[in-house]
Amino acid sequence: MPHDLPKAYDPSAIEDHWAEHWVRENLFAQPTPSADSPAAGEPFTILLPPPNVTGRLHMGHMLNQTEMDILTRWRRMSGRRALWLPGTDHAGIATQMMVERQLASEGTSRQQLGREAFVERVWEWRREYGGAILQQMKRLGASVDWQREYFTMDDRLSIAVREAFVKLHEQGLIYRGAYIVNWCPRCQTAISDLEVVYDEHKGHLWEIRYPVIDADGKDTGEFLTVATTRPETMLGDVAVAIHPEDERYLHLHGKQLRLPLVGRVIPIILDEWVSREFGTGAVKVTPAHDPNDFALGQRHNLPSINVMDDTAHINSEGGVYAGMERYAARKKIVADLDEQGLLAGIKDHVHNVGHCDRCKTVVEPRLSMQWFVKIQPLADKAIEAVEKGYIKFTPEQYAKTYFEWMRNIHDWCISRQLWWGHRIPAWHCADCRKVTVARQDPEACSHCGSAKITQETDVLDTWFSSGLLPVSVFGWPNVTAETRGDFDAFYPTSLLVTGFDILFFWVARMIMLGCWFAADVPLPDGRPRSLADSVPFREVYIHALVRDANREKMSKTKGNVVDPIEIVKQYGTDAVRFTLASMASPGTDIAFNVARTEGYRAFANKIWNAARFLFMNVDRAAEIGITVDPAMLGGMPTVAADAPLEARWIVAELHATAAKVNKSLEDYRYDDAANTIYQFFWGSFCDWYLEIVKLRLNFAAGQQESESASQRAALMTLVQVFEAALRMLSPFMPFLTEEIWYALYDGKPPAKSIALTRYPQAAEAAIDQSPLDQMALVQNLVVEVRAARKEIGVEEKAVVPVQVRTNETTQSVIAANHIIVERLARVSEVRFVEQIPDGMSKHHTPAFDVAVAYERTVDVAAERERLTKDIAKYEKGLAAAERQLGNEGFLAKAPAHVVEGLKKQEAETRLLLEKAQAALAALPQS
RNA sequence: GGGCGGAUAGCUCAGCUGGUUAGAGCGCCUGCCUUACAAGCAGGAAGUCGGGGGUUCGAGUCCCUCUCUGCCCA
Repeated sequence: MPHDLPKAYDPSAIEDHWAEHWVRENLFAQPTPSADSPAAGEPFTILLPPPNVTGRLHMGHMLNQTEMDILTRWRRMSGRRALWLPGTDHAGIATQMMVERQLASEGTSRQQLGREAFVERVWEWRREYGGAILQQMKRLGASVDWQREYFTMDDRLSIAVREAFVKLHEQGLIYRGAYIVNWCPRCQTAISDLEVVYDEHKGHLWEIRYPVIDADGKDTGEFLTVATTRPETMLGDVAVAIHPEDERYLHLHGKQLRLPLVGRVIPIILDEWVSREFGTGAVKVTPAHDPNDFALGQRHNLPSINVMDDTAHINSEGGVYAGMERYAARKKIVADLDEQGLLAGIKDHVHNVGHCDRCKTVVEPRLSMQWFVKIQPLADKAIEAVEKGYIKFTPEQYAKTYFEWMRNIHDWCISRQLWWGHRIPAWHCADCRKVTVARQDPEACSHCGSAKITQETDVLDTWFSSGLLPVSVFGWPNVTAETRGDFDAFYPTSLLVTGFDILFFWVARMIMLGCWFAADVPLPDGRPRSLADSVPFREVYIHALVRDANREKMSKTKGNVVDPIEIVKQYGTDAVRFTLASMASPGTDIAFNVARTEGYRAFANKIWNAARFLFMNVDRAAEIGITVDPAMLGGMPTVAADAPLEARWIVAELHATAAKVNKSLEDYRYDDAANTIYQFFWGSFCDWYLEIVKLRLNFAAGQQESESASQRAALMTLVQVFEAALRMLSPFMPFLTEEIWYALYDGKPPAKSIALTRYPQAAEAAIDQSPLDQMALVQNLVVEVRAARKEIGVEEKAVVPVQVRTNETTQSVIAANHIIVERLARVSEVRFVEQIPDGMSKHHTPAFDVAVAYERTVDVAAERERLTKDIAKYEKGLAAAERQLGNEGFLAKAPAHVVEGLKKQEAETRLLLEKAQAALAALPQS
């Protein structure tokens, strides 16, 4: 028997082995249903929000994956056809940057390599390093279908991207236009609003005097002073705006200004957008370099003058400043203005500056030609899907955030000036200048037939492809009678689990694109697909952020990043998973504290040792021919009506626990589920049941038949309950439970993994109240005796008699279970008495009074203190109860069970109070 | 500036549609190496539920207000 487990649990000794085993055996593969193997069971489909292919696993990932894994394992064990799809996205900017850095270290560049060779180089990089984060997932035991791993640049998924683009174009929802975009001068590409991160920055507010001129173009000698945080952009100013009702400037309405340093004549325009309080109340307008100014320019039909190139150097529009880097230009311009007496002031000013999410370069708003998706029609559907409840958010409040964003959505800039990504399937004609968008690479312009066409060099935003994943991973757009098995079986997916920080990145885009494109795929029976069935997922679970132990956000700059892999090495995967699960209360951030993980490692060790105890007994039993039939395991244990109390109790507890855990998981209450299991395993099973069952397991040769029968029954219940509890814990602690489960079956288990067995389901009838009540009574007695022993200083090892005063019913329960009390409280005899003599230290409970008989003088002072405290507590409780019971409104309006409950409590408290008072009075004076 | 949260034991957090005297883990104090486990066992101390007001027979829970604090968006 391989039952000789080491004394302490060492996760590192077993985890690698099982992680590899699960992958190698393809345990979690979910095949495409076919005529031969039709779909069985209701599907549970979940898509991994794709991490960047360049990524490394962080705590956020681990939380996200732990939650998904718990749910997926639980659903799978509950009979659902579970499919969890893993994959990565190609992360346009991040990956390109990574490879460019590599090239730079080799003394070359992508420009030297050329586009084709560069892209090939990125693929090489991806083949070599791109699997890192998925390798980490494998190590952590994520129960995904590795055969279905996706990558957004795969041919299959690229076809979907192309189809989506062409279709949107055909529907008139894609356009190209000159718009102000967030431009990263380092990455040399436009980035989306969401890729810009704002940092508070100490800057200045420069006040510049713009000369007012008259109708003849002559200086009037007056100045209009504008305030700006970015003086260098003045080279591109086309107007100055003031509030139409600003009394300071009423006389300037209709006047013109001469732009300093440049000499251009620009108008003063009136716009209510201008804040009179900010700066001087006059704002320079540079449509090509500021989003607000761009909007102003549109409203007032102003030209846009771009004064910078794509590397943020001043271009030829900037006259003498041409060629200067933006900050160098700023310095020079400020100096020049000062010299000319046009600098009215410099004030310190704190403002938010946008940085590129990837490289942290300060973003330059820039006017450029980009591709956009006209998003409103897609957003409308996406809003409806959530409004009508076709997609449910947990926690619900996130639906509000979603609506807020969706209802104020801007057209989506989908072009990126990168080489790594899905190249936009549009061709520009050199002859007619028109654009051809096509599913197949065209030979000629579709408008004029010219062969002089060249493909657009921009690629699509990465999220254009990741947003399509829910449809594309199941084969869309290739959904024909022959190929639609996956789509029919798994779409819509059941759930998306993700962090709120990417609510807009993935959740919103998947909903928009999913609703839009899936609508065209008829249902399996040929009926058109409604919006309800077009959604990419039925539910969204948003989890919180993992912070450090001090609730600080983890960040590389702060240096407080906790590497999950490091923690896993120290404490084991199971302990880290359990930590995350037990703190994953919906809507609350997790302050990750290793002290907690240490506690759950102890929990794992506890279970490990419970297993050792079990095996020790199984082995001893086997020596005298008592064995446990493995066929009796795997279900929910039941117990004979005449079985000992602890057996009936632990079985009822197990059923109650299973009911609670299932309910909690149903509600995404990972914390409740984890804590319930913890409490069962440690608080009930180990602390009480194991200690009691030791009384029943006394395997010695030459026993009576009846004796060995009861021992066999006790052993059976012990093993059955433990085995079921292991299955219950398995989604939370897959490694530990797998190891012990295999050992339990002597290495010959009925399935390839505990993860493929059935999850414990409660039988209503098995949650029998009577053993629960009786056991609670016995437990109370044990606890009171233990406390009383401590108070009067009985040595730990001493075995002493106790006196109990109680009613007949309680007495019979205690009498029937006296050996439990004797064993657990080190009692030699439970003696029932009419009255406990004065002079003994008595403990009172509503059900019984108890005193420990011990030749030790009672510590009168300590006893008086204890009783005084008790009395105060009872008096307070009694007063509260009486106040309520004396209230007619309460008696008249409160529900009967509340009133009854309070009356009973009042009576009990009164009794306890009287007893305590009597005991206090009986104490010797002094 | 707009929006959304949070404030409960020393720490981190539960507390469902208001209902009996507010819970857990960790930490802390005391005593135990009791033959599964010292990563353990047993016992114990510890909270006027951020302040104020209101609704109600009854408020940690609902409403108003103030203070502090976090996040998202502009």
